[in-house]
Amino acid sequence: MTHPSVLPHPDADQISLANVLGALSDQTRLAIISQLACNEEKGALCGQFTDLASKTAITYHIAKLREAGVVRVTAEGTRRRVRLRRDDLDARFPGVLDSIIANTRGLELQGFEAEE
Amino acid sequence: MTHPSVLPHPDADQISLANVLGALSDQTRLAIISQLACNEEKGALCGQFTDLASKTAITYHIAKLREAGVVRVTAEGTRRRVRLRRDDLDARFPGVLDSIIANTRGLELQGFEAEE
DNA sequence: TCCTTAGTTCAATGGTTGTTGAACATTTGG
DNA sequence: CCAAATGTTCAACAACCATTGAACTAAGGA
Repeated sequence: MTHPSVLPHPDADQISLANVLGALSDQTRLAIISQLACNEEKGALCGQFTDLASKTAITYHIAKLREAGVVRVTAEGTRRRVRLRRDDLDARFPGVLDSIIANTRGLELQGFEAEE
Repeated sequence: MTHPSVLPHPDADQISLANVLGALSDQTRLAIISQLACNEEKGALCGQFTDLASKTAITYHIAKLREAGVVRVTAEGTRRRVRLRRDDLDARFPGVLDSIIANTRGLELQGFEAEE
């Protein structure tokens, strides 16, 4: 990774609905989770979001999503893999993630090609 | 009413998901819509929310919900009736309101008695 | 080893939030 | 008509947002 090897994530049981909705109350972050939903197992690398905002802004938005418990971020060499916390979110707030993702179809922004 | 006889509401087609989620990203406003969901036809009066926050704060929160297109507010004498914009929200973002409301059960805060 | 890639950190900035209290406006009941 | 009830407006405030650019760090490849 680029600095802190493992980033802080909230436990599943301390994820709050208000925080999740706050994390998703932004076009850029909605576009991010919409892309993450395209391939939930694989997730995505931060670099795949640079068409949405500047590098610094992406770091900021991913951190927001992570702190709210919406995504999990793992180190992978000099990169970071981002994945939806689907299981935790479904367990805690059933239906919420699905209905929101279903309504962001079309936000994914063109080319979302494979990495590596 | 207390001042402006009719308040501005966004048209259904200009309600944005990010704004709706932003309007719902607050404990007080989640509690408000949770109570509104208890009786969607009748709605509620602002005075019924005073256990959640100060009078001024309630005015502010209801305005946020109204401007985001989540509720419709109508004049009723010196009072204001607040109702969920269920039809508009369902048409625009199917499933979103339902899943969120389902996950706020328990936020209604005790006594939610009849008005008048 | 040096350079490139990938992402972070920091400080700054302007805008928005949520809350308060004091003053105000309107309707309605006595 | 007066007073109470219901809610609004306004200014102030501290806190947080989203974005920027410059400097940085760490891992990998040539």
